[in-house]
Amino acid sequence: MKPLNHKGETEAEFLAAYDVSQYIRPSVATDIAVFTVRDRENLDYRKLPEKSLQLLLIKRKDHPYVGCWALPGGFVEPAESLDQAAQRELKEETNVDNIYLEQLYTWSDPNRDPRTRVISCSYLSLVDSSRLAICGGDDAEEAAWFSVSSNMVEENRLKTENGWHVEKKIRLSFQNEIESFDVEIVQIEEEGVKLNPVNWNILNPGKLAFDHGQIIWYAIERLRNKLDYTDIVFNLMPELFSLTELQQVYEIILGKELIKANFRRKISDKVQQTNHYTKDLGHRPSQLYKYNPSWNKHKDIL
Amino acid sequence: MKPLNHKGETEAEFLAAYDVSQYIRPSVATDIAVFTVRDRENLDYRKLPEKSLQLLLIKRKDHPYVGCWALPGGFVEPAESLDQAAQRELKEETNVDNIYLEQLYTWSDPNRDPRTRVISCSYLSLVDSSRLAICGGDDAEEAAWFSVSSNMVEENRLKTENGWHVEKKIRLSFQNEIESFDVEIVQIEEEGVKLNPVNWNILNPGKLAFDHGQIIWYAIERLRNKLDYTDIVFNLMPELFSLTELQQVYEIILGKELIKANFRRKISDKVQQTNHYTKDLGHRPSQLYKYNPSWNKHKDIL
DNA sequence: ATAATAGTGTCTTTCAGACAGTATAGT
DNA sequence: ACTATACTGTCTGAAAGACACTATTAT
Repeated sequence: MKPLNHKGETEAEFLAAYDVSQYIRPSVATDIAVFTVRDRENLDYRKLPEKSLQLLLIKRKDHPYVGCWALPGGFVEPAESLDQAAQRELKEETNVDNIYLEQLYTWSDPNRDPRTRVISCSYLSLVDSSRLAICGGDDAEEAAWFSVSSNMVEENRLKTENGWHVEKKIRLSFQNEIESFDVEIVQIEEEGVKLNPVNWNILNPGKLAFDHGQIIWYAIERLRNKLDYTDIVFNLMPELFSLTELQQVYEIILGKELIKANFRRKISDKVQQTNHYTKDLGHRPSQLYKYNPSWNKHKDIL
Repeated sequence: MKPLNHKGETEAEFLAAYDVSQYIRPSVATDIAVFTVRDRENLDYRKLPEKSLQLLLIKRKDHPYVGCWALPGGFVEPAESLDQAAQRELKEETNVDNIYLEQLYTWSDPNRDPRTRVISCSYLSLVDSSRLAICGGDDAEEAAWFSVSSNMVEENRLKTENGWHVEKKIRLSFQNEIESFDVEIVQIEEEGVKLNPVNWNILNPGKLAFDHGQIIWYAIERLRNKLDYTDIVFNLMPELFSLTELQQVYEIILGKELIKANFRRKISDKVQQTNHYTKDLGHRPSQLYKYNPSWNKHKDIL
């Protein structure tokens, strides 16, 4: 026998009588921070090209924030999950399939979008730039890659009764051939207070739309944190790469220089040697490596 | 001069004409996994009481899943953020303010709720059981604390073309004075595949409603991971505690025993001595400690 | 005295960081 | 020969893990 509710209805009866329209519903969207790593222009033929971390942005054609740059994304459709929505949007923007995609954080300030209540689930996506060459780009929208760099430019620590009030000012710099702009955000942490320990504010939105500066900063932090304990970085690498290239990618993401010998020791079990080498570079060729898929994330299972 | 969009409207004109009802909108809810740690019944007066990790569940009074247990939560209201919604629900359920609350993951399978499309943003919440004593509990709903334990009971690794297909079977056991039940879920990881690397399935829902088994597992994993690199554990501790108590909490969350001397070294800079001691316990008293709020999470800022 | 827990000292291994050294292509 | 990069060896010090030892209370 089927269980009944307090009104004595079966589940089928209950569902038939259920009024879907009784609550006010927010719009739900996805916003995707798509990163890739590309070589900058090279001047000296003997030197290795510098790499830069690049982010895909879309120029807004309509209000609000007309003319500003925004993360690709869009509204979720009734029959798809957020992952599927993000994947669909990404395909529309970059025309590339099977891209790394990971949910980040859901942003829900009631006033984050002046049009109406929009809750946005943000995603981190990583693409290897060699695959991206295929990408035709969408015609209707103006999409562009910007190199991003982030710097903490200020940190203030104030002692409170039970801990610390920490304000960090972060500057994100966006740059490409055509334009460049800076965005400044403040991350406020209440250490020792239990509720809502972290908050973000936009100090200077630059040419970025909505709260996308915060999303981008959150994405960069996630990427940075996951670098060492996951294999996430290989989503930014081509099939074959030299260890120096891999190190350069680590360096631009972490924002600091690493010592070669130590780096190689540390990543040695994440990669496999191949028989390929670079050549014609004006110096000693380097052996090419590939990702070692049998690398074990979870060493603690003994 | 104000910027215009492609139709030549100002932002004010655009917003006035904007039709909010043009898209189908999902319902958005929060689900909160509230954990606490409590002592079990003690038999031998000389022995220390065992501790257990407890989770708050609500008995469903209506379809769907009548009579099953669910995480506390509810729909988001138009003028509140998800954090505020979770906080409000939590206050309604536990009657405690200023509780640790952290966003976990947003679950969005189109069919996760048979009533209508519901997207749920899950939260992890931690309460110290000594504060919980104040909690009157809500009258209308039947809420109960269950001790939870999680075990990985099976792991299958299949080699694929580019990596591994890993299936992990996890059993969650729920238990209190009145009832107990098990839930089995499967976590499927596609290592080496870039898109959607992790998925969850319910093998045996037990007496848990919706996809809440997955949410609970996700919450436990997050808690486990954050134990060592954050100060999250102190949200589960009273103001004063002995290092043995702290170690017990670590042990029940991690599901393994730790070596005392090493544990004490490791957490030494997260805690502060006090002049208080336990007494009347039939053995040597232990010094009581408190959280050291000036512990620095970020050692890497040199 | 005994049971039960509190708390400390130290050895070993592992690993991160720093740095110096050797090797090899192209011009 | 020179430049620029590729690649390796090894020292140091910090931290993790394992284990043995001493200390102190209530009964």
